[in-house]
Amino acid sequence: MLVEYGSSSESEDEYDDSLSFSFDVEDGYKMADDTASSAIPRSSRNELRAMGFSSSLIDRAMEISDCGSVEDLASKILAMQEHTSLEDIFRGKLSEEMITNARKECGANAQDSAIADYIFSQHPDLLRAEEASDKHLHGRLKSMGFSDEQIANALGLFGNDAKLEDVVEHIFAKEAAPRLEEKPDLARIYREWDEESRPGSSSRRVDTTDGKRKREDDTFFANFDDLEDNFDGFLPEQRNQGDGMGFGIPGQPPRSRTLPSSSLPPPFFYFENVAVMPRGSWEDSTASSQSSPRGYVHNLPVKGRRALHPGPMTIQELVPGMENVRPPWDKRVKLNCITTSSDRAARVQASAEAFYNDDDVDPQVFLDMKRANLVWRGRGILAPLEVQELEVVQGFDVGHTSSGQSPAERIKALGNAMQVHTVAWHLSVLGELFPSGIRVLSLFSGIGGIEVALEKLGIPIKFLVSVETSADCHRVLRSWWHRTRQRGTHIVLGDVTELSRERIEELAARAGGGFDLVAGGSPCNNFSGNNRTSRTGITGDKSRLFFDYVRILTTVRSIMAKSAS
DNA sequence: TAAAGGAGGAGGAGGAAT
DNA sequence: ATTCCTCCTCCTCCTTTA
Repeated sequence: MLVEYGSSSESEDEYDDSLSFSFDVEDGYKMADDTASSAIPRSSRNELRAMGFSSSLIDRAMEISDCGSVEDLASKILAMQEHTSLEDIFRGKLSEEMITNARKECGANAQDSAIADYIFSQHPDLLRAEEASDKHLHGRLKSMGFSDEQIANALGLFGNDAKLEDVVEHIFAKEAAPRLEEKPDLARIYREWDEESRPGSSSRRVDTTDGKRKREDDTFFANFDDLEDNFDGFLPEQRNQGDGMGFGIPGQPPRSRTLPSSSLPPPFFYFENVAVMPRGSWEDSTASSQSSPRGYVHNLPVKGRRALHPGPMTIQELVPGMENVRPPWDKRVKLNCITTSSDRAARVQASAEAFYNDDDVDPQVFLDMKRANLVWRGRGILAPLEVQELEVVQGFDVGHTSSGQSPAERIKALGNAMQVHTVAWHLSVLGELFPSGIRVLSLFSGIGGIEVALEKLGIPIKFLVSVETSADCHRVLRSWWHRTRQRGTHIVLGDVTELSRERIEELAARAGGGFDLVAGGSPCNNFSGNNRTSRTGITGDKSRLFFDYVRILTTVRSIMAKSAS
């Protein structure tokens, strides 16, 4: 069952705090096991799961209420969710009554984060108490015989208001774990990377399913020094015909893919934008049911990658019921690219439905139908994808964007988002390098593809700056931060153009001298083939923000180089 | 006032043929 | 190296509706 998003606004918050991932040391985050203890009928359970509730929540709801209807259980879970996150945040610091009052003051539909802000504004003493508890905690740990370094690491990860048991458990677990490098040997990483990445080196080729060896196409190289002046440094590969592709500029010679040594020093960077990859590379390197051309430029190691528990890889897996009702002429396996709005081709819905009982379909109608990603909901019934399905396709939890303003806004944000499994595949190498937590500068964050990928990989986020202009996305990011019980520091800023050198220096200092990863994808508006009115390229009013990405990355690098010498 | 609806192709990528 | 051919695009803006 899929919950419909009509004009009713009450349903907007339903999915907010549904955690459907559990932590697993070996595999990172993976879907909670559906088959565990199920006292309610499987159909009801599936219905609740489809509404975005996690198995653990369903189990807990079952424990406190006897086998009721699905509606009863859903309202029970919603009531439980209302109380979990705020209670956790203010655990032991405020009475339940005070939290209830704050909730009343903010109105029935207020987000938890808004209520939390309200509480902090009403109780400035809570912040002072946090500092006191920090000192208190530090003292107690010290008296237990832990070293300053151990305590600092643990508190940096868990935050100042952590429970003593959690911190102690963490320190012991760390001692028991195999010895990992506390500080990554970046010099070695970069040296190896340099050796591996020389043009023509066989180590940069990957095996494909057809047994041939070919270039590893999901790693594009760029000369960032040149890019500050010439965008055509982005040319990812020379085609047979001599044309550029992806970021190529027709009529201009292709540029080298080799990353110069000047791009190797810290921090790691990760850049994403639209580009067309060679046939087959998408299927080889990503885990998604959509087919979407994207290019990635980065200086990350490529050895030792691991994949997240994959989401749906095909339309059939995403919309299981469709297989039984689709007409024989619709043989789609992958969705088309997820775009930012309901497409004009959605208007071909009726035309396409008219072909349902025919042996064949008008190619143009089918093309528009594919473009709109219409799926069969019943015999002869077509419909666009639900918001929740788009969230799943992009690799987010169901309900991830539920704090967005409206369904249309959520669709737009999801269309702009990175595909989480793909990003996670690239970023997975960071887990081993930063076991005690990573410091991330996320530019053009949107709904947090980078952030969510790191979280799902189980990489602790020590210090995170998300830069994003949309207030809607701010709410989504903050909701995610609270929902996933993050312990690090999260700073949300508004505009990359206002991120001055002074501000970056200040943030880097707060992060402890710099960032480990600078990541993001600058706007594609002026590149997109869908844009008919302002497809003006790198100098366009939106896409020119790419230069701010380069500026900020260069600034972070110079700050870190200075502090290293 | 905010959200939804609706109208609007050029042009690049990438085959495959000569 | 050139030409032909097929496929498909992280979209913008104006109007209508609630």
